Amino acid sequence: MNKRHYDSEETRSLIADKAARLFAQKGFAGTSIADISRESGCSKGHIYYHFENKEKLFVYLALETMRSWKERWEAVSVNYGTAVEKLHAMASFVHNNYKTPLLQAGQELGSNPATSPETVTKLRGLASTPMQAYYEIFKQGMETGEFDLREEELESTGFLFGTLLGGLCQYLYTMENEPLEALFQRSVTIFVHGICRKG
Amino acid sequence: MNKRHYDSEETRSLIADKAARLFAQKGFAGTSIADISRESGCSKGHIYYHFENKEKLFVYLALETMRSWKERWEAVSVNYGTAVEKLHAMASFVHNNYKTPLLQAGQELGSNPATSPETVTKLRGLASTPMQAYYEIFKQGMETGEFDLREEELESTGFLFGTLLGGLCQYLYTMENEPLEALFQRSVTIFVHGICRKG
DNA sequence: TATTAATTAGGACGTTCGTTCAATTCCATC
DNA sequence: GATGGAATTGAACGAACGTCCTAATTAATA
Repeated sequence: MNKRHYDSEETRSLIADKAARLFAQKGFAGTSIADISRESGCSKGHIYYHFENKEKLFVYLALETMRSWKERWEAVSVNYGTAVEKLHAMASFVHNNYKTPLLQAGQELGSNPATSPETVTKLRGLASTPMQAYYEIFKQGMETGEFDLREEELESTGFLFGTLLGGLCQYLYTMENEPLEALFQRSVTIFVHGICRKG
Repeated sequence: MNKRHYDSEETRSLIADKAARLFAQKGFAGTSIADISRESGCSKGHIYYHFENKEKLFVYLALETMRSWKERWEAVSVNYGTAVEKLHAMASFVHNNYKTPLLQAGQELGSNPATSPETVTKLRGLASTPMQAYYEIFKQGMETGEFDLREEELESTGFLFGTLLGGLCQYLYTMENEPLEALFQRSVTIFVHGICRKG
C-alpha cells in the first residue's frame, strides 16, 4: 500500500526548496506567498495545504536545513584527520551547503516583535548547531597541539570562525564561485597562521 | 534671514534617524512607512514631504551613513600609529559606529528585481567605502613590515577582515556590549597572529 | 492684521499581502 | 464505472502596504 498519492510528497519538498531559496535571497518579509507560488508552480492555496502559515513554513525550513546540514557534515568530516584539514573541509562545505542567508532571515523574523514567542524560541537555538561543529574542530586542534588555544578561548574562536564563514555566504548570490571559494580557503589560512611577520 | 522655519530640518533628521534604525533592525521590506511614522511621531504624509519615496529614503540613508562613517574614521585614525593599533581602533570604531545591518538591507533591496537600476547602481558601490579603509590599513602594515603580506593578498585580506567585522555587527541588537567588544578585539588578534602553535 | 509660503496631518487610493474556502481534479479501491 | 478521500485550484476576504491629495497649521513678512 502506497501512502503517497499524486506527487504530493514531491510537491511539498519542491515548495520547500523554492521557498528556502527565496527566503535566503530576499529575506522573510521580502518573500511573499505569491513569490513561492510562482516559483514552485503551484497555487497559493496548495502551499497552505502543506504548511500552516508563512511563519511555520519558515521555521520548518530553517530547522530542517540545519538538521540536514549537521547530518551531512558529520558524514563528510570523518574523511579528514587533522583540525587544519577539517577547517579547510568545513570552509568548502559551508560554501557549498550552508544556507546562511536563511539564518539571517531567521534573525530578521526573530527580532520582529510581531513574531510569536514559540517561533522566536525555536529560532534562537538555530545558530548553535553550526557553532557546535566549529567548536569541536578547534577543540580537537587544541587537544592535539595543532592550535595554541586556551580552554576559555575555544568558544569565541569557533564563534568568530563561524561568523566569518557566515559573512562570506552573503556573497553566494552575487559573486563567482571560484574567487569566493578562494576567500573561504584563505579565511582558514588567516585563522590558522595570522598575517604577522614571524620573529 | 533664517531659511529654517519650524523645526523642519530637525524633523527631517529625526525621521532619518528612526528610519535608519528600523531599516537596520527589520530590513527594507520589513520596515513600513507606518513604522517610521509611528517611531518618529510624525505623519506618513510628512515623510513624503521630506523624501520622495521609500526607496529614495533608504538610498539617502545608506549613502549618508557611509559618507559620515568614512569622515569620522579618517578623523579618528590619525590618532593611531601602527597598523595593528589601527586594526584594533577600527574594530572598536565599527562596533560603535558601523551600521552594517543597513548594508545588509541594502543587499536585500539591491538583489530585488523590482528595484530600479539607478538604485542598484548606487547601492553597489556602498560596501567599497569601508573595504577601502580596511585595505589601507593592511597596505600600511605591509609597507612597514608589520605584516607578512604579498601585494596580491592585500585586497582579499581587507575584504575578509571587513566581512568578519560586518558579520559581528549582526549581533549588535541581540548581544551585550561588553562581550561583543571582546569579540571585535579578538578578531584582530586572530587576524594578526592566527592560532597556530609557533616554532 | 492680512497675506503668504513652508510645514504638518490625516485620510483616500489602488495594490499587494497572508489567509481561507468552496469547488474541482485526481487516484486507489470496490 | 462508481465512490471517497486526498490533492490542487482559483477566487475572494480583510488587513496592511506605499503613495498621493487636500486641508489645516504654522511662522515670517508686509
